[in-house]
Amino acid sequence: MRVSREGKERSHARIVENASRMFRERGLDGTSVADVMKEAGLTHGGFYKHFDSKEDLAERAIAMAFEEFVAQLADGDAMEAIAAYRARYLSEEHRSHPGLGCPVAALGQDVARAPARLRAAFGEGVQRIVAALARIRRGSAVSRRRAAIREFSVLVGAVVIARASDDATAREILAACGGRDDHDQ
Amino acid sequence: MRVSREGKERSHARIVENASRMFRERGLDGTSVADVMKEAGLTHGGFYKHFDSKEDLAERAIAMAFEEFVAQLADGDAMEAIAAYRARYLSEEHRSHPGLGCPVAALGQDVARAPARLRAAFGEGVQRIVAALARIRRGSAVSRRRAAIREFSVLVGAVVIARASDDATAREILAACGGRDDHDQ
DNA sequence: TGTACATCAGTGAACGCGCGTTCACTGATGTAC
DNA sequence: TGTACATCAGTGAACGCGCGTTCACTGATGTAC
Repeated sequence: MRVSREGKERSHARIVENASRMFRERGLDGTSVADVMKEAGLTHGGFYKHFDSKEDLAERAIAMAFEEFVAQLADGDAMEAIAAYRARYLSEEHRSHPGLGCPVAALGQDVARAPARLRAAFGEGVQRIVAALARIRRGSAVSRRRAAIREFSVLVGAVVIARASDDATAREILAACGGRDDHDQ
Repeated sequence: MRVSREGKERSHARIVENASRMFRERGLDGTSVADVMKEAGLTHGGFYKHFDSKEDLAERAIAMAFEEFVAQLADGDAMEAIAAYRARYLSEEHRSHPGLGCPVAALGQDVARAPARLRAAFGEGVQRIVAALARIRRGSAVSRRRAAIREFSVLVGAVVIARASDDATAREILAACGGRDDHDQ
């Protein structure tokens, strides 16, 4: 039963969106092609009409996650935007819902073990986040960039540690990394 | 062919040591029971004479990784120890050899998706690292602990980001997080 | 110390299962006239 | 606009494979006398 061109495009978008969320929640290995297709209301057989391989899907799904995530950095401006961004990043909400959160905190280690192709795409995403964070800083280009990288590292580290720990430890980590940051200028 | 009591203990230790390294290199899912046993010079069938399950092994292997890693924080003292520790943590050596490195930077995301039992053991390990880092700080107990947590978060975040990225991005991240840290007091 | 028997660490085949991927098929959509 | 045919998105069974775990077996080690 063939489906219209727009129908196929809608299926394609639905598959990538679901995969983007599921990969972040369950990991690359923890999410099967059949799982993703089922979530999109399809059967697994049709997967290869849309993608060359699972890795191909992973690349697109990760790219979409970065796009969504970087977009969040665009609203508001300057110090306020950073403070709001940090608060959101270090929230219990973000900790307990990796599917809608930062792809680096959710998938960094999976990608570290993945083929170079995926790491290259990931590196680009990291550069986009760093550039967005640096944009709303003050000072020289070098110092803004350096501050942005440190800022992002604290956030990623805190959420990775919190998610891997018991609830009490997690709360302490997130609280300690929140509030005023000595990195601010 | 039965083996002596000491023989069994030696096998057991070899299995845990290899697993500790292999889990950090390839991830929990990426390391099979058969792989670990083969690396220890055994066949996979005997695994259950040593452990209840793969999860049981993971718990012991992770505990051993934390033990080794916390031990590194004991030598030298105060500011020098922190500087040396940070330099080692942010080195190319550490980035490219997760098997001998920090279990949090290597396995945090895998553990985040694992049963609560593993997360509890992981949280304990995190507490030990934080306590060791706080011990060699100055200031009130609260501020030392807070500084230790932030310090550790930057390190974990930087290495997670670097490992998941292309080489150029990785070098920039590690360099930006090294050197004098505004968190130092 | 020597002997007889029980124990059990390690072996290798086998289990059921889910994985990524392939394939023949179906029938609605797209296209040519 | 209507008809005939080609295309191809989606289906569902099947593929080979590796996984965690189980099990009957072996033969050296441990133990009781």
